[in-house]
Amino acid sequence: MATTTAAQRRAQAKSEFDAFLAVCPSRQLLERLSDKWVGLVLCALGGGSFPSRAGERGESRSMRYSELLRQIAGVSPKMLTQTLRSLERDGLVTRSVVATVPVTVSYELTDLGLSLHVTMRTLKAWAETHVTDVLERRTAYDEQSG
Amino acid sequence: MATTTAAQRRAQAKSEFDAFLAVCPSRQLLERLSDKWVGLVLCALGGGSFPSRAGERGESRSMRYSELLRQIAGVSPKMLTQTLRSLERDGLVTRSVVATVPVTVSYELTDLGLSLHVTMRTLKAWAETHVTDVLERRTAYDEQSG
DNA sequence: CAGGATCCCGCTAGATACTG
DNA sequence: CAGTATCTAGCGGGATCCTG
Repeated sequence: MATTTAAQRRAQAKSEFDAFLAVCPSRQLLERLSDKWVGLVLCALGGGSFPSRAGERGESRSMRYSELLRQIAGVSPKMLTQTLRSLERDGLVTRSVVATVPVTVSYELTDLGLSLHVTMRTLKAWAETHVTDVLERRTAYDEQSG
Repeated sequence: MATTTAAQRRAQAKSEFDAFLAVCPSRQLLERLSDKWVGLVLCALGGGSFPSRAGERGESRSMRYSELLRQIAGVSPKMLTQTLRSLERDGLVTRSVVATVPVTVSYELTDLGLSLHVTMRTLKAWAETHVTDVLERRTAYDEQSG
């Protein structure tokens, strides 16, 4: 074990993973993060639709399944479950079941998920802030070449 | 021009768009940004595979089509063209044609694209940095419930 | 060199119905 | 409430061939 530690440390520091390479695991991870619903789920669990104190303090929010289903408009139960499962598998969210009647299931970001949440929130905010610019550019482009 | 400036400023500041709503244009934009290739193209045009001086200084890099095709391993000509066209249409990149023989085409980030590039680079870096953690969590999850 | 056009397969993701 | 199961249409995206 000690034989690989030094090499691994260096690897971490240098980050020898490169998402530009098709075979690199980080490429696959980036593709998973570039999912239709992943970003929205992470943003929801991070605390509301616009910057909340919780999100900025680096806290997560515990949300019920049905709560997520409501907040993320348009997502089907199937896709929400599928997305949550993959995020749980990757260690980004935790799933807690409380045996009430009927059963209560809640989800929360892990520390790892929280570290990604910041970026996802920024991405969502970028879209909301610059959508007007983009739509303008789009119509200009279409008029000119269409 | 001056007539809409004030209103636009307020809209910008309040950001009345919400990507959690299925009908909101920002939702569609976020979905477009959550594309398999968009992030990588933006990162490539931002300047190299790991943090370069250019990227941090907020500069863009002019790249040829074939250059992009090489750097973003695994992308097909079709998808690269399709991605670049959509980014050009949305005002995130510019396309310049120089009439050499054979023709030379280069792409570059606009200011708008540059502002998004920062976040995309962060996302890519996150994947490269935390991929080991994720893979560990993944095998742990599979062993436990497989 | 930088694509455009076309074919076609596979998987995604929505709709619907059912359950512990 | 919190999912699961099944079916299917649609389209994303790769392969291949062609061009200014």
